[in-house]
Order: sequence, then structure tokens, then C-alpha cells
Amino acid sequence: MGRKPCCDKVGLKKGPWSAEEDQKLINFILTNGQCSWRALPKLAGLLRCGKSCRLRWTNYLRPDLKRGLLSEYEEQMVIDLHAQLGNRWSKIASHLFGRTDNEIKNHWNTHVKKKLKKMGIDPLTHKPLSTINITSEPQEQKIDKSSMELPETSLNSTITEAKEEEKSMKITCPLLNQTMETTTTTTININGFCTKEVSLIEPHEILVTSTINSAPSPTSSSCYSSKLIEEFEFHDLEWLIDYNTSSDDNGNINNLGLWDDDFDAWGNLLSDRPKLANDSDSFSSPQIQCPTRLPFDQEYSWIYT
DNA sequence: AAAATCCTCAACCGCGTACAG
DNA sequence: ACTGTACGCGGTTGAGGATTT
Repeated sequence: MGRKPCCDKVGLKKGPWSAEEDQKLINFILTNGQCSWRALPKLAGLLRCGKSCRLRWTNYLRPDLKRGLLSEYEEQMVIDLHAQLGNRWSKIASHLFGRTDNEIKNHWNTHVKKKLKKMGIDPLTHKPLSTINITSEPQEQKIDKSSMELPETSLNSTITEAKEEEKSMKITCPLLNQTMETTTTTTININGFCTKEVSLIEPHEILVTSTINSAPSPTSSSCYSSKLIEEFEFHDLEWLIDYNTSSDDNGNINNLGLWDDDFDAWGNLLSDRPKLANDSDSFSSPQIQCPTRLPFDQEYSWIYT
């Protein structure tokens, strides 16, 4: 006996969502918040299953989504995180604000895989496709770099940075948070990221590649570089966060509560004027200035003024 | 210009897991 | 402990647009 379907599929619509359906879903969630996905379609007047609604919302309609191609830094982060986490797209997505697991998975399958293969790297193992026995034959680690016709990519610029750094000091394998001696480890570094297998690390331990050029904060191990932070200037969103109330013991921002059950933040979203950080009637809930440029303002819009 | 092929990505499917009763 | 239900995740599909022949 098979699994019971998540919902009664008879008479339910499948396939691409229409603008009208999107609008219904948005209106419902903005008004009522996210309740049970199973119950939502009926309540919202949609002929869709709850699963489809959830997917549509999380992958396309959420107002905090970034659209468009992944930047070079985002792509590098995906590669590094994939080396650590494997195909755990959701975990990877959680490190990239405004990106969904589906988006990252698609990008990986359509772009990154090819790119890595072209560079001679196995996208599954993140190891060189060529068979080089690193441990038993250290002399073989030397690669004739001039023979490697790698395309000029962000990865290669990272490689350049890393190699320059190698000249004078130990380098830190960024995502693995490991320091490696600059001896005969060129094989490992040539690919722009470490291929050494290590146990999983916690997200806050992850260092991005560009930390090579910017010293990490001595008080925090979650040291995304300023360069990366710049990359994460959310062009579509402006978040005003009350840092006085939103840091945990490690200084991590932890109350971006737009999706909290109580939907305080949605109250702001729906208010005539977004609350500002210096408003006199300050409140303890997250102070978020909600998006004024939302994902789809071409065909139809849910911008409110 | 038309047909064939390739590519992208939104959406679906099914499984694993969490949780309530 | 067991069962049923709902949700979330990762793999896969296929429509439609882009590119090539």
C-alpha cells in the first residue's frame, strides 16, 4: 500500500503558477501569515496542494529573495560549502541570504558542475580528476601549471591570491579553517580550495576565501570578509536591524524574524510607513525595514505605498 | 526561416523525519 | 512504542526559451 498523497489531488491544478494565483498566495500570507500549508490552499482559494504552495512561496514569492545569477562570491561560497556539506542544498542555502536551495541546486547542476569539470575537478569529490597520489608520491604533486589551461574565473583569481600568499607564509585553507604549510601542497591549492578531507565544521567556523587578504576578527570566528559583506549588500532589500537587541553571545545576528510565527515583522511590512531604527516608540521585536523593491514589479506588483 | 538541439530553471515526486495523539 | 500526519529536503522532470545547424 502506497503512501497517502499529501492532499487530494483530484481537481488540483499543476504546472506553472499564474499571476492571479501568485497574488492570492501573497495576499493570504501577508494577511494571515504562514499557517498550515495543507490548509492554506483552501483558505486562500487556490486549487493547489499545500506542498505546491509552500514551494512557490519559498522558492519564488518570498520577499527576501535575491533574484538573478549568483555572483562570483556566492558561487565560490557554494563550491566551498559543497565541498564540506555535499548535496545538502538547504544547508548551503542557509549560508547565502536570499537564495533558495532549489536555486543553488539548479545553479550547481547547470553551471558549477561544468565549470569544475572543465577545470579538471571532480564536482562530487572536489578532487582533481587526474589520478595523482598525493600521499605516497609527494614528488608527483608538482603539477606543470603552464600546461593547465584553466579558464579565467573567480576561482582562478582566488588561486592567484592564494599562491601569492604562499610565497611568504603559511596559508589558511579558507573553508576548512586549516592552516597548511607552503611546502609541496601546491596540488591541493591549485584548485582554489582544499581537497583534503576533514570532518564537517560548524557554519560559524567557515572562513571564506577572501579572508586571506583581510584579517579575521579576533573576537569572532565567523569572519566573512568585508569584501563578502559588500557582496551581500542586498540590492533589493534594506534591512534595518536593531543590533542592540539582536546579537547572541557570539555577536551573531539572530532575530531576523520576518518569518517568525507571530509575524511582527509582517506588521511592519504591511504598515504604511516602515518603522525606523530611531523611532521613539521603539520595540523589542526585530526592526526591519521591509522591501520596497520586491521580486517581481514587471508584470504585476505587490509594492504598496 | 525553419528545424533540431541544447540549456535553464520552476515545479513535481517521493522519501525521511519530526511530532502529536 | 506505535501510528498517522505534515513538512522539508534532494533528485528528477519537462516546458519553453536560446542557440545552432
